[in-house]
Amino acid sequence: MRADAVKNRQRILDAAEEIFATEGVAVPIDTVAERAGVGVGTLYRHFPTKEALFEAIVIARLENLLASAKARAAADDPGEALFDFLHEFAEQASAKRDLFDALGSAGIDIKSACAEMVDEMKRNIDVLLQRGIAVGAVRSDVSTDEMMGLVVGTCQAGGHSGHNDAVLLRMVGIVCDGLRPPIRR
Amino acid sequence: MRADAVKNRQRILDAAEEIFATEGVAVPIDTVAERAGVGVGTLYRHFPTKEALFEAIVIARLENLLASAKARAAADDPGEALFDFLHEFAEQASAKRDLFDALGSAGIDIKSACAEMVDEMKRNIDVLLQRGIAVGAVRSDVSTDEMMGLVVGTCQAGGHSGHNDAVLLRMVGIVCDGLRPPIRR
DNA sequence: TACTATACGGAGCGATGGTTCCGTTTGTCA
DNA sequence: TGACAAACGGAACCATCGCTCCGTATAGTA
Repeated sequence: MRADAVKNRQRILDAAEEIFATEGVAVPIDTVAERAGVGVGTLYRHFPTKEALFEAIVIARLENLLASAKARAAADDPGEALFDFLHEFAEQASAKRDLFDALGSAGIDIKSACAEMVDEMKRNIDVLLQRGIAVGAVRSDVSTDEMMGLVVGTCQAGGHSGHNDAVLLRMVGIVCDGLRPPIRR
Repeated sequence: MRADAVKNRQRILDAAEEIFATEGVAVPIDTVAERAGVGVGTLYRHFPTKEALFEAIVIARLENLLASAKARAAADDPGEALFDFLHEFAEQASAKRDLFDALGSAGIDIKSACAEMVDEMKRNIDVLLQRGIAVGAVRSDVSTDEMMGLVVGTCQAGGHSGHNDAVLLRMVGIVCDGLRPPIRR
């Protein structure tokens, strides 16, 4: 691979990461190319389609979160592990609009490569959830899908109504409280 | 007003209500016209802009919910009143995609007429919330915005991941549990 | 029935955005 | 340094979508 090609590929990835994070998938491809200081033609030689580029970014993000989920799977306090992870997840997703664009709303449907990633993600989150349930830190009538739906939804709602991080984290905290086993009053 | 004009206006409203509910704002205007059995020109003579038509539909929906909120403002059990309302809200919003398109995510920003409506809505919901807090049924550190954000977000997440109504209502139930005053454990 | 204001339909315009094509430039290797 | 494959840039293409324009049809009236 020629040196300039390598350099350009990286510049495109850098620009895409930054722009997708702040603007979401909706951003025109030309904007990414311009930010990267590259023509559209060049961009398309490196990534056959807009979605391919988007996937490249999102998958990297998911890998980070996946690592975090795995790391927490052996924690001493499963409840804390789960809730901490959900908070981290929310922080990531609110900082990177592309993330929750990918996780449902904006993009029509998650594509091939992403789908696998999301699946593995879910499996690992499910481990956290089941451990939390096992020790009685989490109510037993929740599925992973529902739980993640709640968190992702919260991020979206928190994102587009100009809330700041503190508000978002408080909202996630409320969701976490709701996830705890209901107590007889 | 000519008789055919009246008839067509109604057919447009009916078609729009149905299509916006299932497809959301994103649906092309031509689709609505076709469903109404009417040319686009006709549609635009009745509603000057796509957004005007959308507003007409959404405002009608909001009025229903507003009435419900007002009706519950004097209920005996403020906590139950609030949580019941949130469930009703979620059911409506999940059945009508246009509703939460309007409430933040999809549409860029809510426009004039809708904005007033949303404002009045919020004021009335705030009454429910404050009453709930006053009797200790709801935690005191939540704002109306946060609460509604949680519910709307939940609807969105529940909506696009093929969940059914039962799942959605359970998710809202979890949010409601989180909204209750935290209990020392 | 004849006349006209009103309303209708849908081709087409302009803007936006993803993708392709091709003439030009440039890195690499001998 | 010369030659050529590899890579570049961006004009242009095509599809989509909101919206307009205007020739045609028709409800209402005398």
